[in-house]
Amino acid sequence: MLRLYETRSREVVDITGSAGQLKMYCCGPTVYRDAHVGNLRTFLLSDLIVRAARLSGLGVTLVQNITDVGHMATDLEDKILSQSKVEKIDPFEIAKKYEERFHADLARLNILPADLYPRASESIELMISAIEKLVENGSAYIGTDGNVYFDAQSFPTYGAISGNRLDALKPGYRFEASEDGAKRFHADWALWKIAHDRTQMVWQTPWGLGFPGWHIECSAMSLAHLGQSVDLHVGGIDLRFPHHENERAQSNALTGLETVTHWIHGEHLLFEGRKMSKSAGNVVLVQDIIDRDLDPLSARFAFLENRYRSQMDLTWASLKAAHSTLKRWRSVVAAGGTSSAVESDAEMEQAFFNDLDTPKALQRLRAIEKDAQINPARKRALFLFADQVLGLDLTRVPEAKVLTSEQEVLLQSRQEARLRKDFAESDRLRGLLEANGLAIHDGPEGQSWS
RNA sequence: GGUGGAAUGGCCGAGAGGCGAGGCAAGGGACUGCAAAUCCCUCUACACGGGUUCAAAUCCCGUUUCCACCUCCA
Repeated sequence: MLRLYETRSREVVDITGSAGQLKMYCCGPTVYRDAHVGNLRTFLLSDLIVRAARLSGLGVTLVQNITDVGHMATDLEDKILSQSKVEKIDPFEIAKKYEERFHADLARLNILPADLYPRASESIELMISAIEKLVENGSAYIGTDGNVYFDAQSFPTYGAISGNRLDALKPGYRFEASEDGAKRFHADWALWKIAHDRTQMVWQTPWGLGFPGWHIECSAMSLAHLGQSVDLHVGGIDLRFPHHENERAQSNALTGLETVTHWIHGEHLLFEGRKMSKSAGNVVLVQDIIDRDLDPLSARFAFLENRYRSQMDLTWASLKAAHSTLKRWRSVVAAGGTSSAVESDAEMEQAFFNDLDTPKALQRLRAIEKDAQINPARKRALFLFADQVLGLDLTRVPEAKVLTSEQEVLLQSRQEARLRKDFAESDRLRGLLEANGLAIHDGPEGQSWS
């Protein structure tokens, strides 16, 4: 049985689902720019949970939202609208563009698609009716500025996920000036904001023309698509507060139930010692990895070498190491034939189920790789078993490179030089070929390249 | 100030009371005309101070340092 660390109870708990089914929600991207590999680490977490849960025999339904409206950078400045100004194209085009690129990046990291990707902009009615219900039942109110706010103090267990207490939250910290005084309490948050001068991405509601707050979208979409009971809610550690705390308050106030059974959070990725962020200037995109001639799955491999709930420091050195191990393992798998037979391994299975102990599973694979007692076909079957969860595409056979005519000429001349034992010329040509992107190997049967 | 974590060799990183994970880098060797690749070998650590124990990197107390969150964040 799969076991995971649960944030609210701070314990490793059994993941049982109900009636053999697991309902999962993973907070998705705000589509105003490319996802960097740090963002993708979180989506990899949900992918690992899905894969491990399926291995444990559960059926999984995964819903991941696309935030294409309502995510404020500062008050009244929507991230997508500001990017739309930068790129000088329609905000919905911005959202569409980056949503497509998000899906492409997921595919490059072998992250299985969710069952449903609801868009915030297409869920406005769900949010409006959720907000109406919250106002009706006294969980929300209309502030003096016309915005609708959630009343944090009306929700008794606020803070259960993050450990923050309402009375300990620093009042006034990064307080938005325009909201000053409009809210009853500093920790209240906006469910719906009045448009004022804003003309794009606004909707008509009972409270006037406006747009939704960020937190309400996940409550509205998860309740609509997964129902009143969600087994697992996954996201990055930074969403623990305030996003998930607020979401829990909203959802529970709507359903009268503990809507989400387990909250699961992935830790942050650091790059060369610092949190990956635009302001630190250390953002790495999947494309950057590809541009350095590394397999994008090297990033996946590097992530798997660390437990999901420890901060990890990614470096180019670790990506290069991952890349070469990946190549070596693919040749181990290829050497084992072409069978798709899978042999399960208790030790690896235990590692996966024990709170996604992927480092241990990789260690076990390294031991299998070295074990002379295991024949190549069995090695292949064991690696294929692991790959169901690891998703490293270990059966991939390297594509044969197509030689340019220039490369063919160089190879031919080198072969002739070698027959003449003209090693100076042979070495010169090797240098040219390497500059040309071909690695040359000389063996007993002559030269080969890759 | 509140909250959640972390500290292991040149570097990255598992391990959670008892035979020194593994990887990368480096050095040596085999192979090679020379390389590359591959294979073999070598190097060996648990932040600090106390305590518990036959036995502590691992448990307890304290200290120091670092990271993250506290209303933009994966």
